[in-house]
Amino acid sequence: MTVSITDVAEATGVSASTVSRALRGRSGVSEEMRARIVAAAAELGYTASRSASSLASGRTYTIGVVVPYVGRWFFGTVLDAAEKVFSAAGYDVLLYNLGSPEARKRFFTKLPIRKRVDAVLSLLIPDPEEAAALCSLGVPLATTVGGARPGFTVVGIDDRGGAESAVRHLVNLGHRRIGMISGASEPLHWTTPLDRRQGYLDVLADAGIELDPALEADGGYTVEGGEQAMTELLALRHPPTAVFAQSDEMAMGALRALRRHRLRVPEDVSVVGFDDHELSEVVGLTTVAQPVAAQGREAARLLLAQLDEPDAGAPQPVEMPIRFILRETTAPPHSGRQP
Amino acid sequence: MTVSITDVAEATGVSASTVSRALRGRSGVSEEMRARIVAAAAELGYTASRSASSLASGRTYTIGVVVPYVGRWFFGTVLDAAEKVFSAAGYDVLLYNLGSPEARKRFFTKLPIRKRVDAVLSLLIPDPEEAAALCSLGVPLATTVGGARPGFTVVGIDDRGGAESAVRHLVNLGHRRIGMISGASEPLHWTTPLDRRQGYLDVLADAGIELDPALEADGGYTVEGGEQAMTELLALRHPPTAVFAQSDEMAMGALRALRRHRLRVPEDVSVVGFDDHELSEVVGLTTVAQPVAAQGREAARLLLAQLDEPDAGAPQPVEMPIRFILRETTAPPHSGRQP
DNA sequence: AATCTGAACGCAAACGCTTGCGCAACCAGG
DNA sequence: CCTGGTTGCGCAAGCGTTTGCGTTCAGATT
Repeated sequence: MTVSITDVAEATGVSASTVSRALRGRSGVSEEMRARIVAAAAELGYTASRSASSLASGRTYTIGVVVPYVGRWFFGTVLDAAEKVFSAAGYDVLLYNLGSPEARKRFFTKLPIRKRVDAVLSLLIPDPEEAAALCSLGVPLATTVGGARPGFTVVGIDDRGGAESAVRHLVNLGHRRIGMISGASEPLHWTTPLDRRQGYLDVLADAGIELDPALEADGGYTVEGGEQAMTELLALRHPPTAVFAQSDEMAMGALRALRRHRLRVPEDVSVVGFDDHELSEVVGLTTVAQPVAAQGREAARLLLAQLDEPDAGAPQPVEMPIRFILRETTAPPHSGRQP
Repeated sequence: MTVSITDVAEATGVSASTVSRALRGRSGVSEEMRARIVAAAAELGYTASRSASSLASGRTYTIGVVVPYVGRWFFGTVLDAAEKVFSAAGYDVLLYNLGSPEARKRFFTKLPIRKRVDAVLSLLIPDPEEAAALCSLGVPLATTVGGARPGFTVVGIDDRGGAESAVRHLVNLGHRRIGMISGASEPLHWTTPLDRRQGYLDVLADAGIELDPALEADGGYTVEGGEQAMTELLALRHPPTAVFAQSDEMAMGALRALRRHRLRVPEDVSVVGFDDHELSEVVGLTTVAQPVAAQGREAARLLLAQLDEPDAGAPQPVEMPIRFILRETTAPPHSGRQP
């Protein structure tokens, strides 16, 4: 019922080998014969079985992409961009969505990806054990988040520097009580929260502002978490006059909390985010933009390059540019009370 | 270098057949032997080659998911939910992101998915030709968007009814000039824009409001498009006092346009959206909620059910519940000018 | 004691493709 | 005319599983 390579071979009156070579553009087939074979294949609606061809050749023409949450804007956007590069190059992408600890554990113990992919792009930061499992696959590895990992091609941004510019902006406006809505590194093992936090600490220290641990609240990198965190900060005896949210999503949660408290932004409280979420412009959020789709594209390209040139070793880490974007959620402290 | 089934067979002192049966839980293997084999497999870090096993068995244990834009919230969320169901059932998911016309064309002509998947979940609406191509794969098909298609299991919502309740809400508030920010059906061939538009028309007719074609603007289902469309509407001689945006993303674009025009929402203009985007609550958008993730889960489940019971024919279409959500972007017309 | 019956396992043939090698046929150079 | 080198194609051996069928053997049945 399903048409195989021998069907088109018989239809053309040649051997299966010749059909295989003709269809994949290999040499050793006359142009005339190739044309006849291509025509016959099209006629019969023939598509080579990937299972069979990858079994025989050892190449799968498939890239594994593992992400923590496809649904979140950042990961979805990276995935979107990377997939386009892969599919344009003739690769399929196998998606692994490892949001829950169970899914994650299942993936790394059973490693269903083994022997199924030619490379993997990981948008989550594996812990050392998981990283070892990935390395054992023996295929090129890349990532777009968190810090450098041995064995991984990494494309990322200067999280620390970005956080610095966000916080410095607040300091420059005259803020002295600056809160931070952060996220734990733990469930995902990524270094982003740590780097961004360091940027915050650096600027405060540099500005001679004493650190108040109470001004740091965990927002879990979600909107709801950001709202919760902002609410906590507002409940302090001396609430901050400005907050740096480590992600735009948390910043939006913070904006919501502020609205609920009938506080005006930026007159009463300034908010600055990080990432330049697609909707940040809509809400006028001041933030630090990172080229999200471009990172996905670049990581995909580097992976493909490694597949083309297996000998050329792993590429150097690439750092994409970031950009501070001033919008409408930041102003000098208590600007609303000034005449 | 890579460990195969014969390696674990030799390690255990049995044949490859027995290893295969043992590892997949088939009968014909004593419990003691099975335990030994499982232990040896774990010891050696053996994972069956999917290529080989699907070549031999004809099953791929892979589901194809085709989406127009992974990066967009709606599709990302559906995909996220569906992937979880698939992977929990032991299936991998092969992702095809068909945003550009070229990618789409490439996909449907070459049909790389053929012989690679056991079922397909399509989040885009194929045109008749494309639908035929998918049907020719001979595997169960499902979709979560647009209308019914022969051969597809569909899970969706009552788009028309949802639009009706959104617009009726505006009418009930006293609005008479109600704009609509819509989207073309064309590039994606989906019926959602048509259905939602019909709901709008129905309510206006029912309320005895004369239709003004100028009040309908195309927003392309994007934030920028929504902003553009709202700007167009505001440029009319008689701008609307309220607008129904066919998606929350377009509604957010509209909100942005209104802010730029220094118009207050809802005092000057009311806005109602559709979908209940994850950030709609943040901006206080009145909207019609649909269970996005639940639709993805349900579609995935129905697909798996068909794989388990191939004889049981295609399931009936399922319609998921929607819910009108009143927030803060709607009010009676000119409510700001009242004392 | 001879026969029958399962259970437990091995054999070997697929599955559909790729690829190294061999073998004609052909052409140019000596 | 004979070499040596191309070019174009077929042969057949894999690639790592699955699975129908055959074999062995212990225990139950007559």
